[in-house]
Amino acid sequence: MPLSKLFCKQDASVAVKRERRKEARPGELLDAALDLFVEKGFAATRAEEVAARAGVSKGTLFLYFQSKEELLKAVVRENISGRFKEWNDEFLKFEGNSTEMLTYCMNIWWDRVGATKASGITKLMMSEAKNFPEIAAFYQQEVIAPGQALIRRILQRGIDRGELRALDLDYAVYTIVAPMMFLILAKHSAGVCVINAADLDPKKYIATQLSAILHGLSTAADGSSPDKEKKST
Amino acid sequence: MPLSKLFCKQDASVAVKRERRKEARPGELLDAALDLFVEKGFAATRAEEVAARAGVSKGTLFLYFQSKEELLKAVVRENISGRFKEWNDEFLKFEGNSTEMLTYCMNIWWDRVGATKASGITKLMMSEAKNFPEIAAFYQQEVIAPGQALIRRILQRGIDRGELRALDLDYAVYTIVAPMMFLILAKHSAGVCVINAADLDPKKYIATQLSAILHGLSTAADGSSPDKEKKST
Amino acid sequence: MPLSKLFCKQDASVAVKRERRKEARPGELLDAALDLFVEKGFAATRAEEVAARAGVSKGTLFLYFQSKEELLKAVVRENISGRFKEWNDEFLKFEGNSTEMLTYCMNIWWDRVGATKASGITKLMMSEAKNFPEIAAFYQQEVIAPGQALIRRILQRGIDRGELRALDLDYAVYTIVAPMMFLILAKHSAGVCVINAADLDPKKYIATQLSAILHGLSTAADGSSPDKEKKST
Amino acid sequence: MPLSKLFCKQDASVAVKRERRKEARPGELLDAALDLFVEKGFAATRAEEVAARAGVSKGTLFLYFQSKEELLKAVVRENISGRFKEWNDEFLKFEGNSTEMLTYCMNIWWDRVGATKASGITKLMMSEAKNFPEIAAFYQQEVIAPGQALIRRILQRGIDRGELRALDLDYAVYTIVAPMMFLILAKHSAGVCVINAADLDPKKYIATQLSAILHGLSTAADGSSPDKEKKST
DNA sequence: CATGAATGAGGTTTCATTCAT
DNA sequence: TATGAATGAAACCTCATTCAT
Repeated sequence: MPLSKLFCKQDASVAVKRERRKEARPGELLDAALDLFVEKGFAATRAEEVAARAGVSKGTLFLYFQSKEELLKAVVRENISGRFKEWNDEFLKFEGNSTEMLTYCMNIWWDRVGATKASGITKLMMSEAKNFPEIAAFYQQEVIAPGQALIRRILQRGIDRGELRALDLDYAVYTIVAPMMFLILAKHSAGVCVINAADLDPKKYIATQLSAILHGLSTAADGSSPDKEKKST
Repeated sequence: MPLSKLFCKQDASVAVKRERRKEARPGELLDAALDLFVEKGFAATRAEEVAARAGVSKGTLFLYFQSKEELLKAVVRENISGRFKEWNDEFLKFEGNSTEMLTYCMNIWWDRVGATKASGITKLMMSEAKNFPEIAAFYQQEVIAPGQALIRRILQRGIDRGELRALDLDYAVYTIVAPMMFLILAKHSAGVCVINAADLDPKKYIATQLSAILHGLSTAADGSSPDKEKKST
Repeated sequence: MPLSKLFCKQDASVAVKRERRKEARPGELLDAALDLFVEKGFAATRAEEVAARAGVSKGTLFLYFQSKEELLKAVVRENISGRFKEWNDEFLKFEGNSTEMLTYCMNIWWDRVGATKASGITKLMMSEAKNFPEIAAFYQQEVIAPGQALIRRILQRGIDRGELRALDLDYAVYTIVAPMMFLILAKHSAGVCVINAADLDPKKYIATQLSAILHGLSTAADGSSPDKEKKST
Repeated sequence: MPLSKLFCKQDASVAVKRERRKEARPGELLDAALDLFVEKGFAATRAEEVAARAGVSKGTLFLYFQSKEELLKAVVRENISGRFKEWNDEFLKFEGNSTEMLTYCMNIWWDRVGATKASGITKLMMSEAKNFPEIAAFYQQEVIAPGQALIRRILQRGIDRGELRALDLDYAVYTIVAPMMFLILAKHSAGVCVINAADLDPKKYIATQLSAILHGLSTAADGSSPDKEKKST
């Protein structure tokens, strides 16, 4: 965890002395900050609360982070570190058909991201992007772009294998992205997406969405070409 | 020094000092508030800014709205709550099949809500719900619940007419809701949903989503029952 | 009631036109102001409340009184107008002994001042004197000084007639003043003088005080000279 | 620009910047608050003024007291509430007769309360009671009630010992309370009680009042029963 | 390194006062 | 004259940030 790079810029030359839990401090603060920023929003979270939850004093927080804004940036950077490379490799090796692949993909994504604290970052970015264009750009570059690229490759693979229809990938990616995004927001913005978020079973939600995405809700599995509808718009 | 000078553009010819327009004020303030709340967030918007954009002074705002929070409630009421009844009536009269209905429904929703300023409220609520539980409850009751009920009725109608598969409505509604929500968020949270929001053609997005939702992305329009996949979860 | 003199200074030359209830307005405002200032204090009373209670609009109040402070001054001036001359004459004619005179005096004072709204002025002055030295001086000159002079004459008369002990009038006046003042404050500052102000019967209070003042609480009506105690200080 | 410079006089030699004196702060703030509240009234005193007089900044005040109102409560507690127990004990031990006791009592009260800054609280409560019912209730319970109870016990003791007439204590207490209250008000509401407050010698005032209360102003120390007057009302 | 007392800019809200009608 | 919509100074209180210890 090379966190030190992120905040210690001016005093890189300082000799390292006592190392009790010094190294752990920034991480604890980032964890606390993520929790609180997601839970209460950035503006509504007081710096002292973050410090308290991390078990340190207010002053210590500002020892590690120049400002509350810098703390937010660090939180985002820390929690979106490129896991995409490993996933990409993993998916490259995957041998099932597209149905299996997308099913595996969405479920594994929920287990590894959606169900974890990291999913709060999405909510956080959505709320604060306007106020922090710099980290929004960073987030787009580090998360959105690789994420969409990954999904495009999966869809392209399906098309190439003749398992998926010929899709305009620029729009088809959102068929996969939108349900995932919505699930995260439902989890973190209780009430404004879903009536009772606690009652929503993520796995069943994913299954339902996959079923629709792959085979449609329609009973017309016969001759009625799916392309017909496009014209009716 | 009246701040109004800084913002009023349309009536630069008038000697704008203490115009008395009791009727028009609330509407102007609500418009200004919607713009700013969506643009900067509720907490980050100062009451004085809202007043200035409406071309009045700080004090005038509090003449019409008891508090900043009450102003937000009024914004929600003004832009969403009152419109469900007419939509409901409209959809009840619709005579086409489910494909036509959902297509009509999503497109008309985009034209009347998604493409308008009112769509910013969704984003707004998502960001501020945690901090203003009272408003969140109000929004859930006035917007989320009626909206989902409307979609459930449309899906149920399709099932009853044999046009849609037998669906678990508790989960199927999100097949419709998620893409709509995502489209709004893409519009208002530039960058954190979509790479380049400006390039996303809403109508084409809706068409793609509808095509997927209704008929699936899969080429397997044959014997492969859509129910099979559920087991693979 | 030559109230006009009090507020109309700059436009005394203006011709008098329509006289509906114009003349009565200032008086109604002063009445309302007295009530509210006494009830809630000067600072806590809003100008609009005064106007509302007088049945006019906020603007009208400022038509008659230059400012809220001027209104207060007018209230005080209006309600302490020299009733002392008539009382003085009345007391000059009184023919009873000192006990009868003081008894009559305190009771009549309660009936004519203490029990009326005018008594609120005392409370008002006490609270606001520091903030309005000008009217405090006015009040002292118009009320305190004549009041004390009156009491001094009554006591002096008693001494001259041999009914009262030889008193140092500079201090003896307060033997009469203090109980009266306390009674008014008990009435207007509920709770901070008396536990339950409503239970205090003014006439019984006055009788008790008079009994003490005139004859003492002590049973030692015998040889123990009242002057003895003075030495023990 | 630290306002403290404007008020701090005693420590001009110290480079007064950010002195840390957690222990001393509350006391300094309470002293400053008492002074200003008494001098200008509660509502008219700005929180920042209190802080400035205590030599700290606005924020520091709210570090120690949740609100301005809470500060007032603390002022009352600090200066009055806690002292009744010791006084009560002291008076229980007193062995003189009622004349001696009341004389001792009123003089000691003046020395310990009346002559000190604490006496300003009485005036303060009188002015603000209506606007802060919670504080008024607190004051009644903590100060008025115990104070009256103490005086009742003293009078009852005198009656039991045959030194005082059979009194209706519900009214007789005010024979003692009223002069004390008046003396305080004379001191703090200069001009509206007494012509020239500076000329009033408290000790002489108390002696005069005691003399009257105990033995009466009347020369009729003979057979004329003090009860006669009651009928003449 | 760590603390937490101290700071003060900044936000919401109130209300005396003005002025166009 | 009378109105009441509009104004904006000022008050309370919060909290990010600093700095003496």
